[in-house]
Amino acid sequence: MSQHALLSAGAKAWRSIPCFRAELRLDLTLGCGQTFRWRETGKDHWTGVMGGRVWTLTQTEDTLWYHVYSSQGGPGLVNGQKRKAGLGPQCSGKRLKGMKDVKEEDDELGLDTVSSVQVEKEEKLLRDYFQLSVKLVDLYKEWSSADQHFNHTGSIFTGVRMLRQDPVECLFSFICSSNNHISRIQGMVERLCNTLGTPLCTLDDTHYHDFPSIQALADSKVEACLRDLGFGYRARFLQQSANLIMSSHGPDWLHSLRSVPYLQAREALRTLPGVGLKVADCVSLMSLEKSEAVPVDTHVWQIAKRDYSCAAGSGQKTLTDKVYNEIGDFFRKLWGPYAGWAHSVLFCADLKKFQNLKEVAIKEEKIVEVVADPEDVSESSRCH
DNA sequence: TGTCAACCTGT
DNA sequence: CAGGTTGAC
Repeated sequence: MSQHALLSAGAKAWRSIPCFRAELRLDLTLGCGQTFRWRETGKDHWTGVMGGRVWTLTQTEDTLWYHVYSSQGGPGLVNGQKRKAGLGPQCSGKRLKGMKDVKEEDDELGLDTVSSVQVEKEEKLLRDYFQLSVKLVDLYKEWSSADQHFNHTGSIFTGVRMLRQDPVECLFSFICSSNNHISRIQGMVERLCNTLGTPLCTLDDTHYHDFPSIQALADSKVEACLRDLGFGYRARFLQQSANLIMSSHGPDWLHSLRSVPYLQAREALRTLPGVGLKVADCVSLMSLEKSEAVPVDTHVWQIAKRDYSCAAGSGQKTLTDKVYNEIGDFFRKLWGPYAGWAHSVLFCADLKKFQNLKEVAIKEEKIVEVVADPEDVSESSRCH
């Protein structure tokens, strides 16, 4: 039985990319709700599916480490000639069977020889996924000089960067997000992949599958199938959106929206059932390279009012399209063309699961307070 | 334009 | 109620 890779164990082949922690924090970036596919499989080790492969990632102060698992079909069987995931019996909510012919990997001792072109391909895949060419530290500096509140929060929540995700995975994951919370979305996306996605490999009894194709999602049986899996009313949105894309645009349509201006792409997405402004902005920002897109949910609305005294819609009960756009414009004016990136830092900082980071920061501040001049506290906490 | 209920399911 | 969307006043 193959196991999840651990850097300290040294049993598997690891490769690395120079990358400072300030440029990328895996725990925050993979756990802030922009992707639902990564799990912590060891201390600070994250395993997930990306680019049709299964990866485990971890990091040290100045290095990003990664291990890519060989899939059953070998590296040749990525995008394109995937096995069709059946819609048949396994759609009744039961565990996908037929996994017993899974071949054991034999890369335990690094026996798998990987060509240098393959290595370069995988490294490029990872660099593109994390958009490492975008200098996050420089962006933090710009946002901090324009915004005092960001200066404070950003000094604690460093390394939160936008992923460049696959548009298909991003769209259908966020259609699931409506009226829902992160942990349940994670479970739903996992069931979606296990049921309709191509199997990739098995690690410690966990089956990893690729995200389903639009074709698979467009099948008319999918709605009933997903309702059985607990998707509720979102089941119909998923199938209908997939069907609409296939019947009136084609499988490459989503991807093609990368070369279209932000607002145009957002409007195109909004024609899909289950896709409103918020979901369209998530997909635009997280998979279509629209760094200025600012997804406004009830949470971000609170942040705008509470931390920025943003007047937009302050006297209203519901988040109308008008107010939605005003809040987005407010943040774009404040933060500039990468406003969506900045927004995710504050969003991350507001998540319940990361509140402990603030407590640590407060304790460290108090230590500074005792050591340094007690009268100069307010300044010392700001200039960091 | 703005407001409201309904939509599924789990905590 | 939960990181929303839709359809109807």
